[in-house]
Amino acid sequence: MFRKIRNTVPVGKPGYGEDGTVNGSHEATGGAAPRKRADARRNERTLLDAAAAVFVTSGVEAPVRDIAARAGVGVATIYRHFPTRAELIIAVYRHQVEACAEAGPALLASTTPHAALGRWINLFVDFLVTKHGLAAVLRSDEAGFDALHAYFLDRLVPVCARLLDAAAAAGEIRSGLDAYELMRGVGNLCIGADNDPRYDARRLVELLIAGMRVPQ
Amino acid sequence: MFRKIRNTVPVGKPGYGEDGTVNGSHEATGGAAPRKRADARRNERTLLDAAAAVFVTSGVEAPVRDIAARAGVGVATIYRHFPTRAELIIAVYRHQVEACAEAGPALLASTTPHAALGRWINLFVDFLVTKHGLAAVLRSDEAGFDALHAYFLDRLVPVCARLLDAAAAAGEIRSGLDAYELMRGVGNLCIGADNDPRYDARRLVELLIAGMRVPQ
DNA sequence: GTATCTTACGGAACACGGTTCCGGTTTCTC
DNA sequence: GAGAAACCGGAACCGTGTTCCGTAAGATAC
Repeated sequence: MFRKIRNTVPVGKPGYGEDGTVNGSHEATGGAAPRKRADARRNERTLLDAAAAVFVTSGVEAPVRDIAARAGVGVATIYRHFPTRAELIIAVYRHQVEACAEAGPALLASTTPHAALGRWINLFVDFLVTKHGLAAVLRSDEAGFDALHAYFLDRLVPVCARLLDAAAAAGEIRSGLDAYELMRGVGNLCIGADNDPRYDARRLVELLIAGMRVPQ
Repeated sequence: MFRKIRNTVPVGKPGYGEDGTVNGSHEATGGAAPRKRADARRNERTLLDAAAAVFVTSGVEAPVRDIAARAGVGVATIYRHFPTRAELIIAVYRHQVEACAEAGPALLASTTPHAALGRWINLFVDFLVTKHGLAAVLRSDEAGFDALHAYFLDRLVPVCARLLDAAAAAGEIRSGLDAYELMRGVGNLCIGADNDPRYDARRLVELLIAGMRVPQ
């Protein structure tokens, strides 16, 4: 039931880079990177593509067998490359999460802190609601998703904290708000935002942000 | 995979009443209530108690077999009395949901509309966060939980709408807010509010409510 | 180019939880 | 007390996540 989270790649730099190689290149990390076999690299890339496609149609909780079938590989191959589903999800969405994280400072530099915060939160919400089931899984406390929580939080909470601090320093929002709590709340509000036409997460998140402003 | 939701009891009056009988009494519904056998009534009551106990310790998504074991009955007995897990959950919490629903008009009569709304939402939040996993299951879109959604929404959305209308009429909040959306949002914010000391759903819900006030 | 060794693969097998089936038992009615 | 109907328990079934193991593919040495 419990799995040790293999954290070989320390959740820092991509793993699904523009050159298509995942671990194919000579890293400078102590020379302990034995360069994977060619078919392994090929399969990892194929799996990422297949997973991305299946996630779009069936959500991030699609059966492992479906992803394997789509990629034309056996199920064990998935587990070999991505010991937990969290790691697969992270690998698929890493680009977009990184982009979101990097947008924070950029927004802060280009407008007022409160507007920057609002726009950045909107970016995050847009990302979440377009990923079928991702918000729900982000909230899940099942073992195996720890790495997913950790990645999202590690990457985004500091950015959010930066924006919050700036807005608080500018006197636009109440101080003392916790970035972690805000991110969780926003994430929660995005759960089920697809597949329910009567529920608009963006509207509620706007209310939440509005509620953070100083009374007048 | 899919189950037809048996809706014999139209989600109106208890089923777990103060006399302990569930369907043991002569109802006035066309004389079509054949009075269940004694062991059936006994088991239903036992199951409700067992489920309530297991829900407290293991959450509302506890394995069916655990509940059956605790009640000392076979699993099929659960399915006979509660064809879907939703119906079991509804039966267990019906009293509290009813109490919450009835508190709405009472609050409205005793204070200002906005205060009443705030206090009522707090009641709802308190209810949800103390029921391990209930908020999450309330949001789940798995087949079989339809009856649970329907019950909560049917029972609570009208109450919430009443409070919203009153507050809007008093000019205390922006008008046009949808009660359904608000309930869903509040429910979502309660997901995972247990088991995470850094996340306080009440605080976020307060922000949300604050964001609904008219700008000044 | 071939032999050998290592790495990775695929699918069967296992575990676990929800759901259904069926032979047997309890309760009700007369 | 006897027969009929309702109800029960647990085994069986099914879908999904996870692991195992015999085999194939790639890398390396010659």
